[in-house]
Amino acid sequence: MVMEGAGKILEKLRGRGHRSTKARRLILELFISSDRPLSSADLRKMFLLKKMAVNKTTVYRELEFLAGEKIIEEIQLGKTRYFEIPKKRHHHLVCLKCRRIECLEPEKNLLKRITIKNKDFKILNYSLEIFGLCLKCK
Amino acid sequence: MVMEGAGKILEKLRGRGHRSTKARRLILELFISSDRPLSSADLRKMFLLKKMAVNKTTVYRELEFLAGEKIIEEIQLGKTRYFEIPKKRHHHLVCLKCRRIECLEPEKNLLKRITIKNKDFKILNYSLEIFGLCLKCK
DNA sequence: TATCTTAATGCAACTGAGTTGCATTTGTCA
DNA sequence: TGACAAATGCAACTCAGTTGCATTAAGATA
Repeated sequence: MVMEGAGKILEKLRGRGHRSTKARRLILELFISSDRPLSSADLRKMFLLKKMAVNKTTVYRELEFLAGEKIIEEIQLGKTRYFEIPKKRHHHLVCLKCRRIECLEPEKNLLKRITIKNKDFKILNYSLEIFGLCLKCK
Repeated sequence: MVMEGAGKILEKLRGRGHRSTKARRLILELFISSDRPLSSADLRKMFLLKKMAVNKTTVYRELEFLAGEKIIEEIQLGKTRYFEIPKKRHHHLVCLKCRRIECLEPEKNLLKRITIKNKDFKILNYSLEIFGLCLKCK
């Protein structure tokens, strides 16, 4: 899967009348270089580590903004809200001990089988999340 | 599926040193007569409608307690935490407009297929949730 | 490159779900 | 009927996320 760079995304946003700001660039870079979903708390921790001051309101607003622009998408894993760059529909393994999240190949025929069984419900989205113990924790 | 009555459940809890209280009986009855998962807000609304005063701390503690005793189990649907009486493993359809939840037949071979692909991860639990529009809302 | 417009930011104060400590009440059993 | 602990209610708290508003700064335009 070829990943779109931060530059390309910023250019696209520019075209829609949005600006390339420090916070926006930082957050985009973090999402692009991460192989797993990130929560607002993850982002804030990373900023703290890099000693970069980004206000929490800005983080929340930027997540909201990027999700609205379809640059990232929101997923709920247990009680925590995460975001990630949309890839092919896929699922997540969540380790209940160390909280590590791993992305998982999609289940190809899943949705089709469900659609057939539920003609009356228009499916817009679905999520398959698997909880357990990872190799290190089990 | 034969549903266990509130009496049977209370008896079981009695055996473990717990009491049959007004709040406990009320909450159990609500779960038993509901065909869909309930959130703490749902319970509190129902109490308000029936003009029955149950403190919010009591509701939260009772949910925690019943979940700990495996009488109900917790599920996360979008941003809201729900609880339901455990049935055969199943899934949920959530209408994004009216927020109505419907229970769904289990996907039989789902877990088995995933297990084979991920030998390194010990699966303890999983959830498949489907979001969209119900018959009325679409 | 100075100016202007408005997108983006930072701050403080707020909301709403859920939690905690503690004093009081109440179910159950001897 | 007491005694004991489980359960309750209340107030005060935590924590994620939101809002209003004044300030800053991208970046387009002159």
